[in-house]
Amino acid sequence: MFNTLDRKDQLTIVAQQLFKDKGYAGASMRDMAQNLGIEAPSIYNHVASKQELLSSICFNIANEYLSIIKQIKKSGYNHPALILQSIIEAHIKVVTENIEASAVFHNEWRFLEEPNYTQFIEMRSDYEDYVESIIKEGVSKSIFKTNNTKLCTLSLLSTLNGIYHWYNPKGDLSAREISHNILNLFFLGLKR
Amino acid sequence: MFNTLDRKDQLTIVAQQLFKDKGYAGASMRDMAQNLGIEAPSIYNHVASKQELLSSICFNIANEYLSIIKQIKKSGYNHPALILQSIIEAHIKVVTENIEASAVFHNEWRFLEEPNYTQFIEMRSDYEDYVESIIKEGVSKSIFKTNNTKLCTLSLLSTLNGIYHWYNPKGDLSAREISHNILNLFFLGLKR
DNA sequence: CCTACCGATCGGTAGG
DNA sequence: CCTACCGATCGGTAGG
Repeated sequence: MFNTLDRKDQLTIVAQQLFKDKGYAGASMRDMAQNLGIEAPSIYNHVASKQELLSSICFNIANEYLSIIKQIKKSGYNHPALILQSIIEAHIKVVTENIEASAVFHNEWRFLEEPNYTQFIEMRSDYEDYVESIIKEGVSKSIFKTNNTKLCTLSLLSTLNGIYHWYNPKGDLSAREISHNILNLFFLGLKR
Repeated sequence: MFNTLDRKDQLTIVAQQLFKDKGYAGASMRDMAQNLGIEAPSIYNHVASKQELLSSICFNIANEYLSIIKQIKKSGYNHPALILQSIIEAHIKVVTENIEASAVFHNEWRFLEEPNYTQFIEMRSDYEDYVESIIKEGVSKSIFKTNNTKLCTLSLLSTLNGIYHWYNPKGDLSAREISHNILNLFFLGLKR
């Protein structure tokens, strides 16, 4: 499993798994060392602190989300429904391709220390605000209809972010199928 | 704040807050004692262990959800859309009235020890299965339309469960308004 | 990458 | 409800 990865990458993978399973406070550097077959102090040859492991995991994912925005802006799309569809598809891609890191991103960010803590919240806010701005635009163009764009945004993101709870990469439901179904649900609703 | 509560109830409230803020592993019995103005060992006059605090918080909420099912069955409702609406409203009521406990319920249940761990998962599954059964019934009666009732259920529950992340009891958005908007979104969709 | 080790903190107990 | 204290474990350092 680790054959082609250097120690630092191995360490990151182990940290993602352990932070997910035991939480930041509950996962010890000794746990990680054991998973790598080395002694705990040896970890510090590859990383400065437990906190650095956490922040690199969290900001990796945060950057994935922010690069979704950049890509969409570069694409030249201007129809709100098309843009929102692209966001949803890209977001689901990030979650399904980074399940462990997504779990850490969502559950353990609160253990980030300053200034990382504040920066993380700002990056997440930027993304949420962007998604909401697309929904607002859709409402103003009468393409979307909702009483409360903020609540609508949070509901959508909760659904997308919740995927890591149940997604199985070896299961029979692909990221594409998930996207298709969630798009249908949020665009057209459950009632017929 | 604590005037009318006995020590055990005070302790539960403090534990909910600290488990939410610092996680189960990160919140210490000494933290709780300090919040109550007593010494750590005194806590053990009211509770047998840290684990007992966690399990009582988690099962309290789990029982709230299961009692939603009981109430609906007692009500005699048989129209799937009406039942699903009742579930959504009751679910949002539980979350908004128990924000801290809901956060613990969702983030810290994995620290439950056996047999509580297994029992908790079963109770949560029972609830999810019930919600899905209502959606399935709606599909079979051509009231609802979805390709994947499981995914639809998980999406809805992710949205409902995500409310504790942002809900502010002193804010301007009431539980009733949240219910109304989420119902609209899930039943009718965003597109018009 | 290791051994040896640090001070701090943990959940919990004994005994009053 | 307290003081005094237990063994275990923590993140991390020194030095090689």
